[in-house]
Parts: sequence; C-alpha cells; structure tokens
Amino acid sequence: MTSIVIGLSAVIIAVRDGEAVALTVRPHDAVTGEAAALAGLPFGPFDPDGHRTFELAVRAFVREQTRFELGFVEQLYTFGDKGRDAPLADVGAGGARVISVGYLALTPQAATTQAPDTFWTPIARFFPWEDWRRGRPALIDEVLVPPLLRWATSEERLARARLLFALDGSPWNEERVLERYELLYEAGLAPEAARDRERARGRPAEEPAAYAPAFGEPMLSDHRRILATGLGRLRGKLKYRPVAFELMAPEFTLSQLQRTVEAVAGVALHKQNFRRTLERTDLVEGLGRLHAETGGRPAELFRFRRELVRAGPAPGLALPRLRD
Amino acid sequence: MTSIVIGLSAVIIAVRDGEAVALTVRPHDAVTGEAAALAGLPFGPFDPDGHRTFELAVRAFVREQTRFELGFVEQLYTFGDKGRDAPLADVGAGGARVISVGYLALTPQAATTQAPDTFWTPIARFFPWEDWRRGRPALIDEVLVPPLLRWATSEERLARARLLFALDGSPWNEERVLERYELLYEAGLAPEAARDRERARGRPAEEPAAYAPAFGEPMLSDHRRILATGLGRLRGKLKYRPVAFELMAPEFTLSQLQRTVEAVAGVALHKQNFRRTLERTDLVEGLGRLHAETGGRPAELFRFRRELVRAGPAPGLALPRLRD
DNA sequence: TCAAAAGTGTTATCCTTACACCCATGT
DNA sequence: ACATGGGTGTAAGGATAACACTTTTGA
Repeated sequence: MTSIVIGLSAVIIAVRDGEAVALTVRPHDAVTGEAAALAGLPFGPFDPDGHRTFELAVRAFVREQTRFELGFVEQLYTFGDKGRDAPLADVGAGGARVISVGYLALTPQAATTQAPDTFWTPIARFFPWEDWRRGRPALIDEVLVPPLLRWATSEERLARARLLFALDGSPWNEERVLERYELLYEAGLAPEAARDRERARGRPAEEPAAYAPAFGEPMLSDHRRILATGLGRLRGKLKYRPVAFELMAPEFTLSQLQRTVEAVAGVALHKQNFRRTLERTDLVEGLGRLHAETGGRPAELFRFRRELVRAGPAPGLALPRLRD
Repeated sequence: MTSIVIGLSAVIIAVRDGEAVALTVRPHDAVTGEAAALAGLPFGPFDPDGHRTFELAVRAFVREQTRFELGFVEQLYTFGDKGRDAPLADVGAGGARVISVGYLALTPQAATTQAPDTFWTPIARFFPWEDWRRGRPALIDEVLVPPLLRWATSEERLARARLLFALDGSPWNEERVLERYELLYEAGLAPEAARDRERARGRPAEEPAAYAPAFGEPMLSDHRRILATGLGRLRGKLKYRPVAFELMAPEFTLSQLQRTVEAVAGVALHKQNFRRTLERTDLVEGLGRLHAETGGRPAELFRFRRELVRAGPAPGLALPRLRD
C-alpha cells in the first residue's frame, strides 16, 4: 500500500513598493545540488512524531527555511488530487502519495530577515491578469482570450470564461483567483497542465522551461494553485476581518493603508469613501503626529486599534471601487 | 517513524420537522461487535491507491455507509492536533497518527435512504446552547456560566467567555459555534476533554458514559469539533451564498424556507424583511400554484432559480433578526 | 366567527456613492 | 506660484429595520 506523506506549504504575503509579493524558494536537488528551474513556496514535510499541530509545524519550518517569525497564520485548504502532486513529492518520499496542506501567512514588510535562495517575488509574475489597478490589463484580451475562446467549445465553458475574466461587460470579481487559475489549467494554458499530463502517463516530465509570460510564471508542484487559493482568500477576508493591518507597520498613513489594500485586492479604490468607511469602523486611531516624506502635504500617522480584535469580532475594510 | 493515516469525516446536515439534524453513526467494534457508546460522524479512511480526490472518497464512503448520494459537498478543515485523535484511530491503524479532513454536505430531507446504525440526530443534542429561536436558552446562564466564570481566572478568558456566550449584554453571534465549543473544551466542560487528557497520559480512557446534557452530548474522536466547524461554516455561508436551497425540496413555500434557515442559524427572523430582501435578490420564483396544508391560508409555492448559480456568483439570504 | 398562517404598505434611519472643494508642504 | 498629495462637506439614492395592517383558509 502506498504510504502517505503530508506536505505543508506556506503562502506568505507582504506588500513592498506598492506590489503584493510572496515569499518563494528555489530548492536545491538533494543529489545534484542544482537549483530548481522553477520557484516554489516554502514547503516542508509534516513530521508526525515531532509536530504537535500543523500550525506549529508551519511556523517551525518557515523559521528554518526563511529565518523569520510568522505572525498571522491560517489554514487554507488541503489538496489531495492525484496527478497534481509533483516533484517535491519525490524528495525523501519515494513514490508516496503527497497531500498538501496549504497555509496563509501575512507579514509587514519590516520582517525581512531572509535566508539564501528565498525571494520576495511579485505575485503579478504568477498571475499577471489579476492587477486591475490601472484598468483592465491589456493582456487579457490580447493574449488570454483568443485561446480561451478556442477552448470554450460548450455553452458552459464559455459562460465560465465570460464570468471569470469579465468578458462582454460582466464585472470583474477580484476574489475568484483560484477559479481563474483552474480555468487556465483546464484549458491547458497553464504550463503546469502539460507537465502533470506527462507525469500521469508515467513519463518523468521536465519542468516547463520556456513559457509565455502572459499565462504567468509556473511554479513547482501544485504551488501556483495554492498561491491562487491564498490570494483569493486574502482578498475576500480583507472585507470582513481586519487582516490588512497584518501587512502594515505599527504606524502608517491612510494612503499607505489604501495602497496596501489596493496592491492585494488588485483594484483602485475611491479615496474619500475608503476613508469615511474606515472612520465609521473605528479600526484606526490618529496619533496626532505627522509623516513628512512624499512630496505633498504631510499625512497624519495612524495605528490599528488591535485591542478591538480581542474585544469582539472586528469587521474588515470597505473596498469602494474607483471607476470600472 | 509513525505512519500517517488520513481519515475523512462528513458533516451531513438536513432540516427535519423544524430541527437541524446531522447524520450520525454508531460504529461497531471490529472485534467484539459491540456498538460504540457514543455517536460519531460518518467516517472513512482515505485510500491513497483507490481514491483520486478527497471529495470522491467522501462521496464513496458516505454512499456505502449511509446508502445515499450527496449533492452539495465542500471541504471544511483539516485537523491534525496530537491528542485529539481518538478511538477510531485504532481501527485498522495501530498507533498511526490520524489526520482528519472534515467535509460539509447538505441534503434536502427527501434523501432518506438510510443504512442500519445511522441516525439523523438533532444538532441541538450536541450543542444545546446554540438554539436562540425562542430567546436566550436558559441553560446558558443556569448551567454553563457558573463553571465558566470559575474557569475564567484571567481578564482574557473572561473577555472570551463574555463575547462568545453573549454575557453582560454583548450580542449573540451565531457563527462562532466552533469557538464556543473550543472554549468549553478548554475549560474542561466538554466531556471529551477529560478523555483526551487521560489518553495523552497513555491510559486507554473510556468514552464518557454519564455527562450533563447541558454541556452537549459528546461524540467519538474529534467529531464534535468537526460538527461545530461545519455548523459554523454553514451559518456563515448562508449569508453570502444560496446554500439554504440545498436543504429544500424543489418546491417550497417562503415560510418553509424561513423555518429552515431559522433552524440552521438558530435565530428567529423577521418575516416581512426576510421576504423583502429575498425579493430583491431574485433568487426564487413564484410558481403561481398554492400549497394548502398548514391550517391557515394556503401559501404560494416557489422554486430556487438554480440557473443563477451558473450565471454568476449568486448571493445568500439576509438574516434580519427578530427581537434580541 | 375565530384562530392561524400568508401576505402587503409605509416610514425613519443609516449607509453608500458620487460629486466638488479646500489645505499644507517642497521646489 | 504651483504641483503634489492630504483632507473635508454634502446631497441623492438605496437598503434596512421597525412599525401596523389586511387576506384567506380550516375548524
């Protein structure tokens, strides 16, 4: 009987220079010592003897691999599909069935004690169609849509594509990151799809070396899928829990907060309404001090009233969209 | 090295006679043939050779154990804490570390092809404090609060108890089912807590036989925790996805729908406002036919416009509360 | 005729949206 | 003085919450 190995993967998200970034690693082959062709997420096997809970195990291996301490951590999803468990499966687990338990972690950009071979990579590299801050990305219509329409031979496929990629005037829903990635995977447009098909036939496929950047940079194993799950979950959660503050330094201006939220959600927000709704929630508190730096008028510094989280179920931020 | 076994558990919820019920089983001991002292959820080991995905595995073992076909299914959470994996662990897995992947499934009461040893059990038996339809349950203040306050020796514990059990005028939040159960478990008031402590010391503890009904009927293994996760998730999801209709027959009256939602959410709703918000969403369509049966004036029959789900991200139902 | 359940109107209030405008600083 | 970013005011429209009331059936 095939044995089971549990792999823990962490989607660690921060915002740097107005871009959402994720911590990625390029693992070295245990035998040849060569760096992997593709990036992966920080990943570690779960040790049933050593680890009391998954969350502790995630914190431990992230600390080892990337040399910093996680703050906010939550479980994402457990992936068990046969045929999606790829190369890392082999490292130390000959022929075992690998189950990935994905975790989402957030960190303010301050925490930048990094280990070698770990990189903050802009998430837009993996999902270039997800950034609508400067309007609809041209690559959707220019590169993605033609092959998608060729693939969409049934009414049902066409409806899905229209809905997810906001074709024919249907609105963009920024939360459906995973569904969009899955659609591209099913349509064979994600480079990982071809690799997984080869492996399913028993051929030890190579990691895709060349790929069209518009379809996003592929990742090891099923990590791009886990990253998509994490980004989608975060975008949704922004709206009903005060998680955005986990990405901020202890003191920040409202514009910095807005820019952080915009980077994660991938949409531009309406400044005044963003601020007004913030006010009503009482989530932040002005410090009376100013922050000069950006050129214009200095902004007031604010802090997150973290005590609210303890005191009850704190709400999230409104995302009043600017334009379409 | 300890091997890993993945157990799949299903929280299968229906509404019957105005009560939310869950499908439970009383497994027989493989050796003695005796029925277990406590109820458990439908549970099956995941076979890494046979099953392509978790969801297919869940559907398969539920079909075998309970003889019916699931409709709506979604993954809940993966539990891996050491010390919470209890008796079923031993069945066919000597000393292995058991990881439970929990699934939520919904079914209209129609689907009642049952196998022997499976029972629809009112969820209120396991969580008697969760039903606020007829006002605040008396047992909260009479039975739960005194030992909770003795346990709440720190400011932080006291705040949690106040928040979760709506003490001192703080509002009841029906979604926090898991957190309430976890609080009772931590406070040692859930019978499972004592059992798990004994096992952690290496003593093969008996399942709790006698228990105070106000603390809820205990379940095998970590199943009550998984059930709490499922109920909480369902209560939340009701509000933003049209899942309530998965619990309804194809045709229903608005009062039946309201009573179903009330049974799951555990709160009484304001009739007129419930209907008005339903109207605005266009989730249901009147059939023009009437349904006589209940004594009073016959009600119009409605159907769920299932085509909306395909066409886009359909919303949930508003839960306009009646009284406090 | 009365109880029980279905169904209709109406208003005050709050929140969201979409405007337009003023303020403080560095160059 | 002007560009840049920070910050404020207000009015229209829609959604919610809280009222009270009418209608249709069975016993």
